[in-house]
Amino acid sequence: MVVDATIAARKGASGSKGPAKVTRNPEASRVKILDAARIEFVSHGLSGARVDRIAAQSGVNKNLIYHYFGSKDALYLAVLERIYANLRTSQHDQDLRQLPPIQGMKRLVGNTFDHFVATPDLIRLMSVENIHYGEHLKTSKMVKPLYRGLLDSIRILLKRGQDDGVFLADVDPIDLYLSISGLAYFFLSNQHTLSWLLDHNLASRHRVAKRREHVIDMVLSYLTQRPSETIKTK
Amino acid sequence: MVVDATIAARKGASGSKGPAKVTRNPEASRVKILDAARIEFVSHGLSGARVDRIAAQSGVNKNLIYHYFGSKDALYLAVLERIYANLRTSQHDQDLRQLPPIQGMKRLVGNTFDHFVATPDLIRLMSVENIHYGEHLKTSKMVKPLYRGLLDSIRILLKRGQDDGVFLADVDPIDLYLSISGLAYFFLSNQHTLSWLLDHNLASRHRVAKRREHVIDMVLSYLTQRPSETIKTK
Amino acid sequence: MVVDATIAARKGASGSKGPAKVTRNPEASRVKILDAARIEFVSHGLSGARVDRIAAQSGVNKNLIYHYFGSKDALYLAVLERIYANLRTSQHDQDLRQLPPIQGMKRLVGNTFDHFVATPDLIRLMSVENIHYGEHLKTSKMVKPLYRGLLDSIRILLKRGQDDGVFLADVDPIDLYLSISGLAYFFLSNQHTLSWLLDHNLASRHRVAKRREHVIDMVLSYLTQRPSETIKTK
Amino acid sequence: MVVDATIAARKGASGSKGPAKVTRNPEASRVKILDAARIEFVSHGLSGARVDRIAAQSGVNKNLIYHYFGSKDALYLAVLERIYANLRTSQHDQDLRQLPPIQGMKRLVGNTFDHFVATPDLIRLMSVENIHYGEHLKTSKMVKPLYRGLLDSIRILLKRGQDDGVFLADVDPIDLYLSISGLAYFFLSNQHTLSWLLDHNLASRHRVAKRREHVIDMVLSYLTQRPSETIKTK
DNA sequence: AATGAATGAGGTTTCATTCAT
DNA sequence: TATGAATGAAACCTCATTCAT
Repeated sequence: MVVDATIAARKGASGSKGPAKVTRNPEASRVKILDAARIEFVSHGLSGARVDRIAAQSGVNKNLIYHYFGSKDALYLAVLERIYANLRTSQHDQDLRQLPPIQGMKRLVGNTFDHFVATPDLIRLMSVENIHYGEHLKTSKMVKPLYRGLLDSIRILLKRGQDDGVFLADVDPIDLYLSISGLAYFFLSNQHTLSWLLDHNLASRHRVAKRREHVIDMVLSYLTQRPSETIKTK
Repeated sequence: MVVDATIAARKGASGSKGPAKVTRNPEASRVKILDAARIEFVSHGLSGARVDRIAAQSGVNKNLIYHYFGSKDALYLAVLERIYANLRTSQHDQDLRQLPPIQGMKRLVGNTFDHFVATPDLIRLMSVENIHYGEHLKTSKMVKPLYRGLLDSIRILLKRGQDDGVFLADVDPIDLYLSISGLAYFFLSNQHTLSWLLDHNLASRHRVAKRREHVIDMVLSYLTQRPSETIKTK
Repeated sequence: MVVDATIAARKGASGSKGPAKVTRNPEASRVKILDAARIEFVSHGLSGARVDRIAAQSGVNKNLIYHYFGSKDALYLAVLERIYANLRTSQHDQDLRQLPPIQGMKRLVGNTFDHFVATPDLIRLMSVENIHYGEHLKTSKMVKPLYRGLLDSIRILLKRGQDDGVFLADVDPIDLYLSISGLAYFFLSNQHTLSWLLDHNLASRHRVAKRREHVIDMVLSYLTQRPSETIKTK
Repeated sequence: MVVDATIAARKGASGSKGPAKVTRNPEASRVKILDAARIEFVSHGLSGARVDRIAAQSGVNKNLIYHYFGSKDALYLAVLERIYANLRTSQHDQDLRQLPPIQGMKRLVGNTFDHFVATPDLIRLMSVENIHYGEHLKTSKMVKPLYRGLLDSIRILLKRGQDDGVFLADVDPIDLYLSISGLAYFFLSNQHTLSWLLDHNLASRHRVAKRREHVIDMVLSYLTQRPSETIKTK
């Protein structure tokens, strides 16, 4: 849990002697609620999440949740926006775009994979949100712009690679994005059923590293194929 | 839906038209419950599903659901098993394995994609189940064997293609399976958020057909790449 | 379970080949129901008893219970009457009344104690019925007369002992009956709580035998006391 | 019933007369629930008790019952503990033990009888608990110690009387306790069936007083008998 | 800003009983 | 006589939310 160190300090300094609960710090309370809520929504989905547990886990009074966020659904949206925001802030688009196309694309695929691996909560919330037909996300005003950057990076690297003649000419950047994400996403989002169905522990460090190589390999082999290569047979 | 024809006939003959269509046919009642339950679980997830709605929708008494299935969770598992069973019975493994490797693999990828598209409920239930850590599926005694056939088909086609020298030598069949599924799955499971985020209607018939081509292309380009092709740079 | 042997014979002779369930013998079905019902009411009380369990345990169709007995309450009353009837048929009143008074009274107290010990179901149903204010028993037309015999035996032995000068003159037979029963009843009906509260296993064979001696001793010491003996102090 | 006087006052002062008397006093709410629950469990047993009725009778929201007590069973245990606690706090052990043995024992028997008469709920809950095999009481951590005092009083009085030569030498204090309680208990716990079976109203004030004398007489005649008195015949 | 108390609506499940044959 | 299918009412319990301070 990320708690501002200054807050703890301030509490000690103010000489409070109560049961160490009363924070009297709105921002800290907000963050504590959001952290507990994220864990709850990630663990149980939207319908399965319990406001009581969020209150207990965050250590704040239940009513404060309603005071700050208004409703369970609104709290869920706040959690969703927060985690989507992290998605994009970690992509370092500017650096990527200046790399040689193949290297840049490998880096982009790897980054995407790594971010998914590092943020399992993101994967689960994406699934949860799609179970609910994306209806909460659609009310967000801040998430959508975050996606421009990623698409632009893909387009720029693709164009430069095609201009260099190393990438396939006819590639839909949307399809490419869907593939880059999908190759990592399914492996991670469905790891619980897949590990059991396939008798392989997909969560092991070794298996994840292996998958990363495979995903990069697959995307790059697609991009760098020669047009005539795949025999068009049905 | 398997409904005894004589009953339907009798019902029609008796001219009953009220909502209280007492079936007196246990198998028909079971199926009606399962159908309504599938729709409910698919629409709202496990926690969001309501037994009351399933009873109302299937037209049976609520208690009958408990009489036949024991609990909401057990009913959910029955729905899950039923839809997973359909997944494998539609794959025509024997036919596939005898095709020329490239053609067979294209068919296999296409079949997988088509089955996902034709059965959106399967996609959603897979997501739901993974939100719940796959804990219900793991109690099933009939689902796991269904996966052997698919993996075997992949292994057989792969081997034959490698023996023929048309497929890459070093391919992990598990990774290949994960990619074939993942390339279709993410596109479908997350279409609600993605359509909105990317400003493209991913549900359109045209978009789906386009995606199908892309997925086949990507898998085949990977399998038919020449070993030296992908430049190993980081 | 008491099942008429001729029934089994008849079943075999009639050449029935079903799953050994269909009895086609009303009296046997009644008895099977009554036996299962007794166990159920004894184990769980009236409110806690489940008609489903009685049906399952007796192996008869649930509807047959209603066919024969009409309702759960009526079935309970039938069970109650049956066990009260057993109480009195085992007392051998005529023999008792002819014994020498002291010996006869010892025998009567011992018999009562023994019958309670041998029929724990009776104890429990008595408790259950009193929890329900005896309202079912009061509707019975056959139980009440059974009590005359016991009271008469007490009165006869008492009178003879008083005439002989060995028993206390002023003894209320009702109080005497209440004491004879109560000294055994409490020990048995409350053995679960008492064993735990007193850290003694009151159900052990040895403990029961010891209690039997004590009860006889207490009743007889009361009856054979000399009038002036107990110092009347408050 | 322990009700904060100020609250009763406030309620009265505010002139509220509707059924929605919001208390805003957790302790008062707890007590109201416990009182209503005791009446309900005493009247209908554990299985027959209805949480809805307890809520309605106590005037609190049904959920508050679960908030404070967790479950119907836990509420039942709370009621049980409360009534058992009263049992022992009313015994005045210290005073008893210093009386002359015969006088002290008479007092002890009388006190036990009186407490049972004054607390019919205790008798009924004891029966209910034994119908359920004492399984709830056994989870209590506070009831068991309450029984030491009573047993100790019996042992002390017994010893002093034996040393004085007025009490029988060979008396088991456990059996003595069981008799003292049993002589009163059966008469009270089974008064509904017994009154009807014996055609005597055992609940009448006069009948209860008469029984009290009898019980004391029986216990004392046993304790003060001369060893040779009871002729050992079978 | 923050809290403990309290609530109404509705959740899953249970149960005695009846229907139709 | 006997049965399997089906039901309505109500049971225990949960949950998001609001009240009063």
